[in-house]
Amino acid sequence: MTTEEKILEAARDEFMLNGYSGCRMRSISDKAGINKGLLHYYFKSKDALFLQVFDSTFQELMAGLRNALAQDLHLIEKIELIVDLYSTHFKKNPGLPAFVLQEANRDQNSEFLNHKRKNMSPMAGIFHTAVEQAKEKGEIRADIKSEHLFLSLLSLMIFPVLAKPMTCVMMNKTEEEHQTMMEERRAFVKQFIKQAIQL
Amino acid sequence: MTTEEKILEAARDEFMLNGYSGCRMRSISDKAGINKGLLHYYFKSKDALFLQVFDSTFQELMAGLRNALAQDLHLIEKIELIVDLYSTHFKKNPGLPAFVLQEANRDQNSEFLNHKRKNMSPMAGIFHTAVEQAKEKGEIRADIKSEHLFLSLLSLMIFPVLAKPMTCVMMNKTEEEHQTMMEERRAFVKQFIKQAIQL
DNA sequence: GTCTATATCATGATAGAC
DNA sequence: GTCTATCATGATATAGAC
Repeated sequence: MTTEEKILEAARDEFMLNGYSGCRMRSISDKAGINKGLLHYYFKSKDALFLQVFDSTFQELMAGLRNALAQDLHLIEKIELIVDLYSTHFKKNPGLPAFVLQEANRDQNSEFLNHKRKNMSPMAGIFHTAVEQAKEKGEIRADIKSEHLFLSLLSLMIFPVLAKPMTCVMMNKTEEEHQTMMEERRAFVKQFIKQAIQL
Repeated sequence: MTTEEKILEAARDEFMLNGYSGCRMRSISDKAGINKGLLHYYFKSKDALFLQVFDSTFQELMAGLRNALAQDLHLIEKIELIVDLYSTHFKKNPGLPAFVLQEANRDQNSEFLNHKRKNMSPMAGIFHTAVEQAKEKGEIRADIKSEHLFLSLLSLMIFPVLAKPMTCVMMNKTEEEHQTMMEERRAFVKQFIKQAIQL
């Protein structure tokens, strides 16, 4: 494992845990087991390091979605694929969605996000096509708007991960109970959406 | 308007915009139109000021939910009430959910959240009772788990507000188009949930 | 209560020895 | 490439005049 990789891994951990402003270069170098000065040898500034971490994490979050949508499947199957995909992905990386959304809200990153428009905009279009096809085949109700369905799918899967601390408090759950609920949730969301869009 | 109120309002704005670590005492005093030193006269530290702001914002987010659940209404009506409530609330305060969730994820605030367990835990219970009653009356499907339904309701309403920047990029929307979508969403979510839980 | 001035400290970044 | 030492800055917090 090269030093650069060690830095990137440590930086990812720390940025995900504390966000850009809450993260210290010192804690990154400590976690990477190297000297603080070396960070600036590999990455000229905190900003540069952060941007690389954020970019790769963002891509990671989108890649799965992109891939699932590209499959030649029926709409319901695509949805189920996405549910399974994010379910397992977030189990491994619970802090990922909070990190991306939190930092996406930072003014400083809005330019970066706008730069990604060309990469991301096709996705909603692909999903829309799949929805329209399903409507024509009579698989789902005709009054379902694709953009709302798409957004709902993401909401149902991502929000509970995002809001884990609040959820635990509101529902009086321990860490383990929350994990059990998340396991169940996979089946629930599939059933919930199917029921909502079926004729 | 007293100085203390001016400080609290400015602090709320700045904390909501930049989070705890990203917010500077200087920017708070500037926005409040007072001297930096005065902040420490009214609130002994940044931490103390933040905690007060976070607490009131958290209460605000929960109060509506609490109130809606306490009404003597059918389950579907309660759900519609919550949808309308959050829809209008978030239109006025778009940064509110991101702020609360982001800061709820901070380690430092976990103790605070745990302290709120007694206040919050009844809510899920009240919702659960309403769900069970609706099942007995045959208003909804018997296999709907109340905790998942509750979490789904929150997800569908809160996530799109939370993820506005990402949503705009992914769906290639302008600020105005996003707002239009959010207006539509109120009706969509009501219909979506009703369809999902009905017999 | 409100301000100015300052203490104290932590951070990101750089210079330079090895 | 890696480290030590240090700078420059900006932050919270305090002391004290008015």
